[in-house]
Amino acid sequence: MLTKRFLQNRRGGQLSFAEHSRLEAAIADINQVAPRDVIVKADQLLDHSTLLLEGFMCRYIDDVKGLRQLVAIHVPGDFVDLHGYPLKRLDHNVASLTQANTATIPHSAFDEISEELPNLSRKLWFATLLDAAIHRAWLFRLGRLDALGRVAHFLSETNVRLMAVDLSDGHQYACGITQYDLAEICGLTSVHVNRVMRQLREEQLCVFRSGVVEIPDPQRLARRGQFDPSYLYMTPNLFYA
Amino acid sequence: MLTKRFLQNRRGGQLSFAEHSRLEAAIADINQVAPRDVIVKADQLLDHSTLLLEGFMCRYIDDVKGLRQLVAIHVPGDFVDLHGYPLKRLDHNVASLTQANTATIPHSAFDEISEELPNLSRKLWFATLLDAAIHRAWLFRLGRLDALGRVAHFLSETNVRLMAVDLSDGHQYACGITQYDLAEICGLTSVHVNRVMRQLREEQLCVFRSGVVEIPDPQRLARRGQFDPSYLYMTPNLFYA
DNA sequence: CGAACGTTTGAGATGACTCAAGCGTTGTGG
DNA sequence: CCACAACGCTTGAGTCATCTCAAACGTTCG
Repeated sequence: MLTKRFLQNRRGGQLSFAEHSRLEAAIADINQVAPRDVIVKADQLLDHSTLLLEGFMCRYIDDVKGLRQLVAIHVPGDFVDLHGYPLKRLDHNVASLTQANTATIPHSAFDEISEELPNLSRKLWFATLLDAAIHRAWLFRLGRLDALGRVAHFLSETNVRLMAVDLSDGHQYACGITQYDLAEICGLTSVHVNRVMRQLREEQLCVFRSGVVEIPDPQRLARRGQFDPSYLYMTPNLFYA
Repeated sequence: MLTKRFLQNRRGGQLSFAEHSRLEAAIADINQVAPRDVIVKADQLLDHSTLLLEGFMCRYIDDVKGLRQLVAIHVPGDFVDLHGYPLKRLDHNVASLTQANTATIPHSAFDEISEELPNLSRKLWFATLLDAAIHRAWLFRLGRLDALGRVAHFLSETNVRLMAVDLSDGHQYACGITQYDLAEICGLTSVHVNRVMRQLREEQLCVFRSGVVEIPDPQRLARRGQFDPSYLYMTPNLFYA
């Protein structure tokens, strides 16, 4: 089932069988995306949204010099550009990090859903607000944490998000991102991220090698990054404390 | 009309007369809020949302030491906790910055609206996504700009948001926030914000005095903060370039 | 008049950046 | 099958932006 991971293990968001079916039926297209490919540009008019099935994507904003600030990363089960449905055009770009598979759903299907299944409609709204909650956690990370804390917070968040969709066992996951990506996420230089990764390794908080993250003691890493997963609205008692 | 400023001058969001009336009718209560008062706590179960009529409010996340990171500020016409409708509880706190007037709308009214006026429902969704777009701009600000750029970006953003609701003439506005607030918004210390404000003054980019912001040349300030208002989804040709 | 609050300034410490170079791995074309 | 380019990772040395700590000033309000 292609939509299986959408809102999987999210409190107040999980889809009924009928809702899953309706969403599946709305899929117009399945696509493969190459790594580092831009799939939506800012300001572009949109008539469909994209559900990420496999792989990792990101959203980013360019500065004057062409440097990127990542404002979100997306894991399988996420809609990467659902905001484009009410907004009609996005304020940022969407690109793949790794190779990815996506499902395309036309906005007209969402119009129909809002008439037929208002509860599903509300869950789509919920999904976009989950993104907003993650944005806020990222603001906290950038505004209040030092370099090591930022990386620890991000790696903890990603661990929990991947646990929710069965792509992390809680201690290890593969996300195929580079130290350069981490820098663009955490508002640091890649040189400094590298030094931070060494320190995380030395303190046995986390080992990062060719896109694979190993976390011996997730609670300890979370503490170092002041990470509290409640903003992810996971089903109760599943993750962490 | 109490809801006049809600989505005023927003592209794709402006309310019809009928929609304004329906929203007015949904108002259950009008309240006055003292300055620096916390009106919603994180995790608290919510059964209503709050429309800001007058004054300024903020949303913030506490760190372990009790220091705050502001993740949003709100101006008249904003719903300060509409995210709480689909989410049921918030991941952050909501507080007033200045004295404020608010209107309370029970969530049950939104349920009814989603049946009766699906278009208004979509505009409420739109409003929350506007918040998300602002979150992303704040991420860009914290991740990519230096101290002076961050303050310039924030003051430019606030200028445009207040222009949209007729509370700025484009060169001057009153928002009653302190340098300490600015520090919590921009991820800086208040000491450094003070030095930045002096530099902005010396470079004639901006004068900030007892909560009043004066901007002699808004375009120049915007350039310094890499501020591009397109993420605010204003009606065309109204503001800036 | 004193307390509280916001602003201002100085001096010294430090976390992160810049610039620069080198290393290891992977993939590709001759 | 080797050579080389591309990419990501690693490390060092010096610089700079911002922070910390500390003190003082102005205004408002009770």
